[in-house]
Amino acid sequence: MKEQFRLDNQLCFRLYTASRLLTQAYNPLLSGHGLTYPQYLVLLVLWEKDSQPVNDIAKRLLLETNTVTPLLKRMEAEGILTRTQGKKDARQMIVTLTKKGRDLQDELACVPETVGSAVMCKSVNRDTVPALFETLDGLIKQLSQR
Amino acid sequence: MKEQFRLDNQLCFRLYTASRLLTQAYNPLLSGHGLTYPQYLVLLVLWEKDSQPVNDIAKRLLLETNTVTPLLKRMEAEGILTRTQGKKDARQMIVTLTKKGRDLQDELACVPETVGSAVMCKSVNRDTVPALFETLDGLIKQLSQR
DNA sequence: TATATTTGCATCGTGAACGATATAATTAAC
DNA sequence: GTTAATTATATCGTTCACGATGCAAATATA
Repeated sequence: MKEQFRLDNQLCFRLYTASRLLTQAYNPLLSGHGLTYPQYLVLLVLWEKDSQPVNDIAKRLLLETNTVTPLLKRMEAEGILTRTQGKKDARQMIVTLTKKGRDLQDELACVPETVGSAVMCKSVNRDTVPALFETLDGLIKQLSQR
Repeated sequence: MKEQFRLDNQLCFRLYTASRLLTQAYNPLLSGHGLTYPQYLVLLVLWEKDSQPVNDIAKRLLLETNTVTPLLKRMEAEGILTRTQGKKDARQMIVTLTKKGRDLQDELACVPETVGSAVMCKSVNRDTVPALFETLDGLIKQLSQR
């Protein structure tokens, strides 16, 4: 048995598992508002800057438009946002929050802190998170440039 | 705009993105052998210890059996493994690699190194990976205990 | 031994991810 | 001004992740 193949030596398995479990931690906080975790990410993007074309949202999240489009359509069906054809460029669909979408920011105000405190532990804390962020940012940059 | 909601401050978005991108790095290496990344994880588990019940595989990967079962059935259809009813406990399905499944270990021998070198960069290297592993392990432990 | 509970696995439905492909609008080249 | 190439979305098919539920075998309890 090669050491390289040991599950405990895999970075990807750790990232995959950590990502799944952390998403699971968000779900109970979001589901009451009819949201999934990727939909919450879209809200984060739109709260920062409203009325963006689909493409900009996808690029910000490093996702493809064929992933984002059905997600946005579900959010539109929920009345969280609207999709309107662009005026300058008729190919673009401009995504804009509704009042309901904007109001969700206040309703979800406690989410970051709740998840944050669920995550904090001996090895994840104020001292370790900056290095973790830096390493993950480097990894993401490395992987998205190819 | 609350600082807590900034996408760039989210641990989960980093993990989610890093996990997706790293999985994408595996796909071209696996797809030629008819494998997906989660199927590769199953192989890692079975190469370490063959002939395990579904439940043990699921627990090792921190997945639910309703995720693993269809995945195993696809792998069985590909001739990579067999699923046979347990003798001691008839509720258990024992998963065993076929010759094809065992041979895949040699065929995929270069995968860990190939992905490893694709990942290595200024911020992900011999010096930073141990701390990254430790932090992620702590996070996974924290999140799986609730 | 009969009944109740637990356990292992499977099925179903929904929402993502993503490659491949399609369509329509825009832009570039000729 | 046509035609060609590019760009912005959308559609389709396959695989996962996971909650809810079902079922049968095993175990605990009466």
